[in-house]
Amino acid sequence: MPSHDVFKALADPSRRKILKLLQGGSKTAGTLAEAFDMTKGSLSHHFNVLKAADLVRCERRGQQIVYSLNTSVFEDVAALMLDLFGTRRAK
Amino acid sequence: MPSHDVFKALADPSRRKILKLLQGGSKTAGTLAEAFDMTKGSLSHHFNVLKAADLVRCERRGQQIVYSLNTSVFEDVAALMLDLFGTRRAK
DNA sequence: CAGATATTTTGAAATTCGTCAAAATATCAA
DNA sequence: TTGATATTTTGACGAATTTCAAAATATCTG
Repeated sequence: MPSHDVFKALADPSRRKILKLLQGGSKTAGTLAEAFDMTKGSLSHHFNVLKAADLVRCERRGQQIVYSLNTSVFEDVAALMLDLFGTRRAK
Repeated sequence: MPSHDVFKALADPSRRKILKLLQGGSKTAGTLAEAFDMTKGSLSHHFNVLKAADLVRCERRGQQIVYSLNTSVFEDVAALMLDLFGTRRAK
C-alpha cells in the first residue's frame, strides 16, 4: 500500500547500506552502528524510516534490539519495481 | 554507476508518475504537463532529475520536446534492485 | 524581422531531510 | 535501588528538495 514510504526509504545511501548489512543476517543496533561514522541517534532515525517502510523488523533481546530484513515485504517491493519498470511492450 | 541518482529520482511521486505515463509511449513536455496540477517549470525540474538518473531521454521535435523512457538503463536498475533485494538465501 | 508557442532556467519561499548533542527510556546486574 | 549498558527520542540546525512566478531560450509562422 504505502509504496511511497518504500521509495523514500531507499533514497538514502545509509539506509541502503543498512539493508545490505542485514542481508548477512540479523544484527543489533550497536553492531550496525559500528559500520557507520554517525551518531547512534542518527542511525536510530534511519531504522525508523526503514521500519515505516516495512523493510525491516526489530525485536528486543535483553538490552539490545535486533534488526532484520522483513523478507515478506520483498515480493511487494519487487511488484512495485515491476509496475514501474516491467510493463513495457516489445520495443 | 551513479546508482544514488536513480534511487533519488524514484523517491518523488510526481517523477514516478512521469515514468508510468511514458510507459504508454513517448510524450511531449506539454502533454505530460496536462496530467499534473503543477507549473511547467516545476515539471521541467523533474525532467532534469530523471535525465540526470538516465531514466528518460529527450529529443527536440520542432518547438516541442519529446520525452521517452530510456529502456536501455532498465537492466541497470533491475541489477540495482537485485543487489539490494535479491541476494537472500533460501528462507 | 516581429509575434506566438513550447519549454527551460533562474531566483526565492516553504518544506522536508539528515545530522548532532543531550535527554529520556529500557534492561540488566549488583 | 543504584549504576552501567544499549537504544531511542527530542529539539535544533544547516543542507537539500519541491514548488511557484517571472524571465530567458528556442522554434515556427507570417
